[in-house]
Amino acid sequence: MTGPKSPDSSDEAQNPERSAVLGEKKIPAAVVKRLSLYTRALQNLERNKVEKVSSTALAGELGLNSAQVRKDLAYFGQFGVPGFGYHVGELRQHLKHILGTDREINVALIGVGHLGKALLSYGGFHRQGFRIMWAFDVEVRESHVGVERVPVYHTSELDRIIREESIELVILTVPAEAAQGIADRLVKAGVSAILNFVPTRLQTPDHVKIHYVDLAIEMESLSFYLR
Amino acid sequence: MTGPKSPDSSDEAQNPERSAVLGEKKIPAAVVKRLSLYTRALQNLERNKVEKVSSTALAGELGLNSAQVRKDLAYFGQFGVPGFGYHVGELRQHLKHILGTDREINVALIGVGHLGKALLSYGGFHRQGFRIMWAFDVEVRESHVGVERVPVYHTSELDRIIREESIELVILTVPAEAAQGIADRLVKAGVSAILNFVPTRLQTPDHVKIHYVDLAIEMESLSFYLR
DNA sequence: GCGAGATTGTGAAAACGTTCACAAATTCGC
DNA sequence: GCGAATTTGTGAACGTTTTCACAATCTCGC
Ligand SMILES: NC(=O)c1ccc[n+]([C@@H]2O[C@H](COP(=O)([O-])OP(=O)(O)OC[C@H]3O[C@@H](n4cnc5c(N)ncnc54)[C@H](O)[C@@H]3O)[C@@H](O)[C@H]2O)c1
Ligand SMILES: NC(=O)c1ccc[n+]([C@@H]2O[C@H](COP(=O)([O-])OP(=O)(O)OC[C@H]3O[C@@H](n4cnc5c(N)ncnc54)[C@H](O)[C@@H]3O)[C@@H](O)[C@H]2O)c1
Repeated sequence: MTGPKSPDSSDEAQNPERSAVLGEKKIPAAVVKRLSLYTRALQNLERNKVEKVSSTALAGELGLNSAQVRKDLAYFGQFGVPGFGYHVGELRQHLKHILGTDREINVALIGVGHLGKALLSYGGFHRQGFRIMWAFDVEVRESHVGVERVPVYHTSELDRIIREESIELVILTVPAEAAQGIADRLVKAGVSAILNFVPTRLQTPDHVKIHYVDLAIEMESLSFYLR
Repeated sequence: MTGPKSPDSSDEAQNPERSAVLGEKKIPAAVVKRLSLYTRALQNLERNKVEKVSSTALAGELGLNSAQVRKDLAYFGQFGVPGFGYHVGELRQHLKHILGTDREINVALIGVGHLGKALLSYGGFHRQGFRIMWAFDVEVRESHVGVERVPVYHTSELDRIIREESIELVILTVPAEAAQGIADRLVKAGVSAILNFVPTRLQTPDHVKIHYVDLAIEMESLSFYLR
């Protein structure tokens, strides 16, 4: 299969979670996830009228190391004040800007089944700036119409609406057989991020970012730890 | 807060995902997750009547490096045949045994709301050996009774039933405010693994394994990659 | 049965991520 | 205002995970 000079050259070795580029620096995926954790912790602090926080306190809240908090933030700038810590509100604004959640993001959900409906009914995403305003299914049933005020469209309209409404992010909750086909259409229509609940590894161009929520794997790996 | 000799000694630095011990070797959490991926890929191969697979083929399927596949498996024994590869069915059985999914595992779900109902209605877990046969809620409503044949009990019965039915794993889909309180009760009743959908870091003893499914964070970090 | 070809299992190297440790900067009580 | 106390930002050390590379092993067609 491969020449003797280059054993295993067919391995593409592209690990699911890789790092992003911002300006010149590479940002590890783990850092981005923690940024999001920090944002939430800061939100809680703000709600409790706490105005300053140290890296040690923030780390403690989340079970992390304080140096890690400082290093993570240092990827993006200098937000702290030596001898004081971080201004809660200010840091939170910075992080929201870095994450891009200081603007509204148009989101569509595809596959209005059990899981899809649960996600549509969840208000939490809206509060974070995600406008999940379009839902699609192959079958527009009675029980679908206007799930929690989100209109359900037939998938034949998918491509048009994605383009017209500049939908950037899609939540995918269709049956496994349909996933790759839908993904191909999404990519063509210009979607560049997918939150995929379907246990299928999707083939997409590099510029499309996919996060997998794989509940079966979470369950199985928990099983491993049951002694 | 800390003595000058030991700066940052209050940092507990316990990273959410740490490794498990099996026998003498430490198994990284990432390895366990991949084991689960391998199992699924093998299942697909078996369905397609494929009887042998090489580490390169398996890796290719999942976008991984072939050496990683071999190293992962090598934690647990020697399952391959040089010059041939792995016997699909045999390897799958080995992995199921390692993961502990070759037996039935009793699972309860707590919080029969939007998300909880979606999970209860999902047949996929059952097929993997997870018996999600008990559901709990503070309110046993009409719409609950017998969601997909799973009886819904009042949370007052939680502790008793967990003990009586030897429930080891719990799926948690309650509101954030209730999460820690429920977690404490679960731990007392003997639960040792929790799949937590609630965006709250749970405080539990070390022997309790928690996996977090944090959809808000998945969405936020996807947002980061939108250019 | 034999030998070319395939593929494993695994040390060693490379890449990556986390933690330590401390100089520099700032705060804040007096 | 001053100085002790605090806390940041960051190089360097450390630890972990991934990838490379290849000897050892087995297959399978002839
Ligand atoms: N429900 C869960 O708890 C759960 C758990 C883990 C994984 N999943 C995964 O999530 C996905 C959805 O699960 P579910 O339980 O909601 O299934 P479901 O069958 O209830 O819903 C799937 C929906 O997708 C629609 N659909 C089918 N083909 C389509 C297409 N080509 N385009 C658009 N819509 C299409 C169906 O009409 C249906 O409404 C599945 O891939 C499943 O494996 C679900
Ligand atoms: N639905 C989603 O798509 C979604 C997305 C991300 C996160 N979550 C998280 O999942 C959790 C559940 O979300 P949901 O949308 O299903 O909420 P929900 O309000 O629909 O359901 C919560 C259920 O928990 C029950 N409950 C309340 N207190 C309880 C207690 N002490 N013990 C047992 N049951 C109790 C309620 O009666 C209700 O049935 C929340 O923490 C939410 O943040 C949900």
